[in-house]
Amino acid sequence: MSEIRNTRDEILDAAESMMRTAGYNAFSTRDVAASVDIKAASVHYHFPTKSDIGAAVAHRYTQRFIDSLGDSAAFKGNADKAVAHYADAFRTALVRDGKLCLCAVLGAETGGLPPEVAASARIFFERNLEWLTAALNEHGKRGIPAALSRATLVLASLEGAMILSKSLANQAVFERVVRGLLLTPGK
Amino acid sequence: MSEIRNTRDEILDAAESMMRTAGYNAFSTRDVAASVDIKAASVHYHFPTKSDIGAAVAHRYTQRFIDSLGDSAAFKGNADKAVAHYADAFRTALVRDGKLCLCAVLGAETGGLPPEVAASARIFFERNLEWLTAALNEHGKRGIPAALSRATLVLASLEGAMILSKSLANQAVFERVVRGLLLTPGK
DNA sequence: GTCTATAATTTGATAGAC
DNA sequence: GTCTATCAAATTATAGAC
Repeated sequence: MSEIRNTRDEILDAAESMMRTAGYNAFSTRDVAASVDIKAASVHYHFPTKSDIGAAVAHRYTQRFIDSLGDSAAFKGNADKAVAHYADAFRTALVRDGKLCLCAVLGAETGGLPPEVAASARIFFERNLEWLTAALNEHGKRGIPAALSRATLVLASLEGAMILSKSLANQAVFERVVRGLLLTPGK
Repeated sequence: MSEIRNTRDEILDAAESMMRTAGYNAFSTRDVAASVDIKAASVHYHFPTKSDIGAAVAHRYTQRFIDSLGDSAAFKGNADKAVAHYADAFRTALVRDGKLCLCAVLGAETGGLPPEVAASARIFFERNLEWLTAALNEHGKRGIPAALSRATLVLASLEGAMILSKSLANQAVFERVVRGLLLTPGK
């Protein structure tokens, strides 16, 4: 059932893959078209400009990522479990897809992005810090400032870990960072 | 004295600034030429190809960065001091230059770089892990595996912190990560 | 919704004069 | 070492037929 082809989604899939591999400025609308097996003009029918594609990819990515985390309230009272669960989401992105976090790439390119695309990456970070802070804030036991501090360290470490791991072509580097995070939980 | 202009260095300065702001794929040899106030053909006299510029920029950046750290042996026995000193080098890059670490950007773009440029970024990470591991390895007290684990966490955190800080346009984010690192020293 | 055709610009790079 | 001139290719995007 439903083998109806959704060109719009296929465009986003192809663009996301290329952005996470090489960055926003390393792919062209023609590359996307070739990957989807249509012509560049057809891509522009679905997304008038390239930055529309970039912003749509980032928006979808953020939605999916936050959704995959589930309810942050489920971890209240167990900060280690929250961090381990959160790290799993990054590991999946790195290992299953073999690619970086989209927003690690966009964040690194910030100064060279169309404003809407840069803004979409910023929103990813904001929403992730919100989720993590909520998950780590053990109902007053820890306190919001400490939870935010810990959340920022966790997010920064994992984004950096993906970059190191990819650059060095060594997944063990990612795992070392996760282990380090869990062994030093800011207790 | 010595107001002799060194075009080669000016090209590297301009390219480094652009790469750290927007990435390798976001600048052209003409952009560099305009910044140095020469023509694009003259840029190609000094560096035959664009990837030659990229690799030279990364090589010079790594050399300078490692040099600025000084002797890692100076910190043996004081891991916290080593991390604080190391974080200072990143803070300088972020605050004084207002830019990301070159290799955070290149690492994020890995899949879209000419092989020599990607290799240069990899070398930056390797040499930084070596320096940090040496500085953190308190002559057997900690042990190489633990020092390497801690070193990887420190490097990943700081690279990620720069990206978050830049994307969110908020230096406090960087400082939160540094504070978090120092408060949870994996003791 | 997808195509052909094309416009307008930018890109990395070279040849050869000065 | 720097320039002018130029090239071939690639880029984002549009007009208009089907």
